[in-house]
Amino acid sequence: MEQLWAAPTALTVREVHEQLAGTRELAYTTVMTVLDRLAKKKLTERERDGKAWRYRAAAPREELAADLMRDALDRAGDRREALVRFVGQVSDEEAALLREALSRLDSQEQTG
Amino acid sequence: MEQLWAAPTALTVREVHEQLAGTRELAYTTVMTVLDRLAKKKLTERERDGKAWRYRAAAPREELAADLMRDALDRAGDRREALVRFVGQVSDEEAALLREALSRLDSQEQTG
DNA sequence: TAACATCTACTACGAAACGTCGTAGATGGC
DNA sequence: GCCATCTACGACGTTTCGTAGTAGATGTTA
Repeated sequence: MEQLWAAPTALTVREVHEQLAGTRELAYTTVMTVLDRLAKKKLTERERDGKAWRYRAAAPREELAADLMRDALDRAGDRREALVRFVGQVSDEEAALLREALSRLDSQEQTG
Repeated sequence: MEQLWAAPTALTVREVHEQLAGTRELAYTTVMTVLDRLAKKKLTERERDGKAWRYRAAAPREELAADLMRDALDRAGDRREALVRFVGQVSDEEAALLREALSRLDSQEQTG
């Protein structure tokens, strides 16, 4: 349902609909409704283009994932404990990525 | 709704209900239903105690938070990017906790 | 300007989840 | 046997989601 991230630019309902046509048989208005609801939830933004609306993801899906991770962490009670458990669940590869991200953060802080 | 984590041990419906009585006016059966639904979702476990059931959280809330963080990460597409963004959102304190958790992971790997 | 295509706004409907609760029946103590 | 207690199951309103139809506005074109 959220293959809007796949597209590089803002799309009209029609474009999304056509793009989906290969995969799923959905009514034009279905796509419209979904896009509209996503906009109401601030997950997409829209701008006028003639009489049509052009939709674009409000944030890349990675940002959304990061937000969800934050939300989860915020509901944790003891954040240290939650982070320890999270790190414990993560694959070696992901742990490495995390370290990398953290050190990137370091240099950012020093520079800016 | 999920103040079961607050309690140290397994509780009966009655106990949870009484414990909640100060904060919220809920029918006994409401508490029962909620506990039962949580059990169906494997968020609580229950064991017999006489004719009553005794419920306990299946995992500490920190574990649940960690699980949710994992889920979010899994839906990210580019996990590196998601982790970078997550780390970027996190407070300094949390970043420190993360580093700590990661180094704890290191020593664990060496030892066990 | 009238006819037509296109697009939106609004409404709807079924399914699932959730918060809330009641009734009926099983169980156990006195 | 009677009474309190506890569960099982069903129920109802609300929200979210996937799906779609209808009505009406707008732009195009002859």
